[in-house]
Amino acid sequence: MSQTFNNTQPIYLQILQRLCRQVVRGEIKAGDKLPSVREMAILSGVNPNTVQRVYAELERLEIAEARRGLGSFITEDENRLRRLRKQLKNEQVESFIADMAETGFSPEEILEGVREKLLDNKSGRGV
Amino acid sequence: MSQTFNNTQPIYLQILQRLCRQVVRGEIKAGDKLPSVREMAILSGVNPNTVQRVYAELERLEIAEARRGLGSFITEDENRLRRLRKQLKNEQVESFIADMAETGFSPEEILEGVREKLLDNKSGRGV
Amino acid sequence: MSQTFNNTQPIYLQILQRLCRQVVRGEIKAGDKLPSVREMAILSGVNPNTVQRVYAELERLEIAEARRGLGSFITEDENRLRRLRKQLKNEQVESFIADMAETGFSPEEILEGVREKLLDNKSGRGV
Amino acid sequence: MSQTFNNTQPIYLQILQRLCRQVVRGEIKAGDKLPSVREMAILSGVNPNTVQRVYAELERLEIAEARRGLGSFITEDENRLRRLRKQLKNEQVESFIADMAETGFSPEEILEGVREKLLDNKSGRGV
DNA sequence: GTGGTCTAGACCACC
DNA sequence: GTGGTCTAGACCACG
Repeated sequence: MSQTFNNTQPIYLQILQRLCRQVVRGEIKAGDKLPSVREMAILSGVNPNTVQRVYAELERLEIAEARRGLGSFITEDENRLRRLRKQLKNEQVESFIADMAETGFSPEEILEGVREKLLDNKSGRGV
Repeated sequence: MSQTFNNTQPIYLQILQRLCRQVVRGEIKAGDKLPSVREMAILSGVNPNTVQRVYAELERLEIAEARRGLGSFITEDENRLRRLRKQLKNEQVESFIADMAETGFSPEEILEGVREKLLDNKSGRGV
Repeated sequence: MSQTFNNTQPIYLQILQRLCRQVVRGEIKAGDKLPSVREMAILSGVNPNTVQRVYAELERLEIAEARRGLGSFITEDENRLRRLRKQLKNEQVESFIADMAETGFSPEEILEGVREKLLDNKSGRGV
Repeated sequence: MSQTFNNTQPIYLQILQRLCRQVVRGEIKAGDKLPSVREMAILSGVNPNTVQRVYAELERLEIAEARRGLGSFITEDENRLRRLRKQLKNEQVESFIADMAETGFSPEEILEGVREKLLDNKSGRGV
């Protein structure tokens, strides 16, 4: 199942983000084995070097660790994964609010805009 | 005053965004003349080619227009600028919510996260 | 002038270490431009990708920063470079002492061993 | 009790080093029998192949010898073990000083750095 | 010209 | 089999 990637962001970052999100959503759990570099390369329709880079980055972020000859594994430290969730939430909210403020929207406008859009989505699904 | 730019996004996009925001915030008004390409290049500490690209993009977005021999001017169509404001707001909110949902946060968590961060900022400034 | 590298450590780490040491020794100064990736690749007799990796690591360590279209530059923050010097000193001393202690040498033996070897070197040169 | 190993150095070298140190510290004595390859593999939480390699290396260094049907034994030559101690000390001190000099530290700085760190450790333990 | 990303294919040590 | 490093060569956007 080869994947499609958008062109504005490096592929390795897109795969990294996808994996982080799967971890945060609980689809990948503490201690889980990741597909081998070569497997993941085929799954993603990408060169093994690119996957290698992703896994190295995951290790640097202390989200995964490589065990030689065995494979790459999500850290067993569940606290680390909980921190990752908070961290991603915080980063995304922070950068969104900074952007909105930069563009000249007041805190009230920001909050209201988010609330409206969430309601839209809900009713959109409901109907 | 030469500026600093981050490396993850093209400089021309950063300048473009800055100009859009100045327009939306009302710092630059309908009909205003923009600095010449050369002036803006010096102001921003950037290559004239880069500014040229920004102005071309502003024109494509119908936010500014070049008048031969006179320079570049923000459109006089105030409705266009009001639409720009709504459009930027909508785009930013939409992509933020999509990202948060993708990462596995519930609508409640999203709204609450935004509310908290806005309060943080307010009290932070207050102190 | 192509270089020789030892086999026990990755080439990119050897180049990284060499550059760090040149910075610490003051042979490369704050704000200096590094050779371009391609130049350095030729200088070092190594593939450009390998140099790229070194420069990326230098950036992650906040020792250098890349400016698009211009080249890579040592940070202008001299404090950062002073901290680098202390950091390298500390790391090397710490890991040495930990190793020696692990091998069963007493603090007195360690200090004495270092002193003797330093005197040896000095008289060795003097003679 | 399975062990943890770092990833930067081969596991077999880490085990080898650990055994050398136990010998030098006198925890393992001349003539002592080493655990069988299988026992050691289980003790260390490691593949028997890896232990095999360690024992072969110990034999090459004339620190241990395999006796067919009986197992592996530390050499009974106590002089050999004393020489091993000196050799390890010498190697470690030498490479440390060479590294520090390479990084641009003067002999005085090196000695002082070691002295300080040793005092730190002592007071650290004392508190 | 510059840095950055990606592919294809190779080799290595380790388990 | 695994992860990790390296080369050769390509392409891209940016300045």
